[in-house]
Amino acid sequence: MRKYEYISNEMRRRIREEYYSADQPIPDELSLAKEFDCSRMTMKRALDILVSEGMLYRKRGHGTFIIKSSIHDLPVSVTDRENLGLTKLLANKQIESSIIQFDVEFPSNEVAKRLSIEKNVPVYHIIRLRKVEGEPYVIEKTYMPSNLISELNEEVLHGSVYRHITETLKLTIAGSHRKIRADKPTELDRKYLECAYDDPVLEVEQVAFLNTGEPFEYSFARHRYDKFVFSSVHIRK
Amino acid sequence: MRKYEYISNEMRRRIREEYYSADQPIPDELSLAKEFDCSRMTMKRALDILVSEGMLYRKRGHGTFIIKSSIHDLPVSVTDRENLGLTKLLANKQIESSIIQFDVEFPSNEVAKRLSIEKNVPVYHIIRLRKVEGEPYVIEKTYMPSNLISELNEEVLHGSVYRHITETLKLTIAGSHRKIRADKPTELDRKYLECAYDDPVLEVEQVAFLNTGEPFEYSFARHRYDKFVFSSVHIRK
DNA sequence: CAGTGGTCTAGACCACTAC
DNA sequence: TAGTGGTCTAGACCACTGT
Repeated sequence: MRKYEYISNEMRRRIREEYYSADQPIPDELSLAKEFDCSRMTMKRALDILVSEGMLYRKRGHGTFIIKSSIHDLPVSVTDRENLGLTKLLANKQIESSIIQFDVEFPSNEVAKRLSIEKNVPVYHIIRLRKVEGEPYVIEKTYMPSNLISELNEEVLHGSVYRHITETLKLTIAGSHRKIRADKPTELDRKYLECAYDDPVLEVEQVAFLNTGEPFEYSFARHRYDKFVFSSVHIRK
Repeated sequence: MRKYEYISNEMRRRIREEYYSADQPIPDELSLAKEFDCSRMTMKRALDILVSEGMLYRKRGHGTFIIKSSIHDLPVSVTDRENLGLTKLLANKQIESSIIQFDVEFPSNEVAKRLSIEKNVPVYHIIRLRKVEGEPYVIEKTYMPSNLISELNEEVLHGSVYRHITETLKLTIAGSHRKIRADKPTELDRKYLECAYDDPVLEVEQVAFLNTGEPFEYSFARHRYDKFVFSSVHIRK
């Protein structure tokens, strides 16, 4: 494991277990670096992670402090830093995926543009309903280029596409761009999410990339408004 | 200006102006470091920023590449990295703020907890309607501790509270935690946002912190669903 | 003033990729 | 194997804070 990761994990554990008093600054970077037998840069990098998680804040010339409200807050909802797919995110819940549509087609202009592919590259067009503990949770409409994501079949779609990508195809997911908006329910939403005419849906539009920079997924996830909150931590630089 | 910021800006400009071919890796870090007369670490840090913006991706052992779709995408909507307040965000638009409520009160348990203050510390309780180019845009319900954010008055509320905080009070905003959800419109929403019974709203709940780690704002911004999209870039580490 | 974090350097070695 | 990015070091100086 990388040194800065190990140190970061250890410091996170200490803070959660209140090893350090939340009323005082934690030890300064040089002392911690000595304790962990690393350079100050590496110590700094380890603490940077906790700062970006909203667990610590720094005051130049003064010290590094614990953000009290962070200690007992465990992030239960989907965050900004995660990009896992439902299966891993709600690993302890019973998840069911039913396939509403599973086609191969030529991409529209919009889809081709988002996936950075030519219009003659076939794309999978998948619509799935995901249920959590038997309750409808989200409808996902997904486009994936067939040349990149191969061997997709109904068995995979009933389970986890993300696991297929990372474990079977040995690809590495690098990140995504997302847009989040509220919308009125479509007929499809009402039917499958079992929502009323005046129940809003929360839509997450996403383009996800591999570590090669190639977009492998363009998707719209439409969530029941009463079952999904998108969380985000923003730290100004 | 910091060296890595300058370099980062220059590289962003070059990429946008297609100084580098998008089909090839950009020059390696050591060459760029020589060109910019900096160490490789500093060059790396400058490029890190562009990677986190979704403009570049790296392939270890291979090089650093431009994400094509990023070149012409200008971020028009609110992003994850911004925390500015409307006034600065839409600086070229005509923004009008009307005050629906402006009170001082003792905080509820929930508000006291979010702002990390005692229940005997008075908080401002503000409701504003923000209009952009004459059209209703968002209703903001905001709680701010009166001991931290002082000298708040109607004049400030008609303009920019963020400017008041940064310029008049000389405080530094460090970041925020946000939750985004869809909701049905309340009576207040319908009245001021001029939306129908079945028009959803997009709610952004936010706790914003100063660089001292003290929360200074707990707010709910309720947006018309047809006028607001929340954007987010997520890069896996 | 002493002590803190912010930036930057000039190197080193390692892990991975393409050839 | 050569070239790339990823990590890490041991220092340096600077900017800012509180006393």
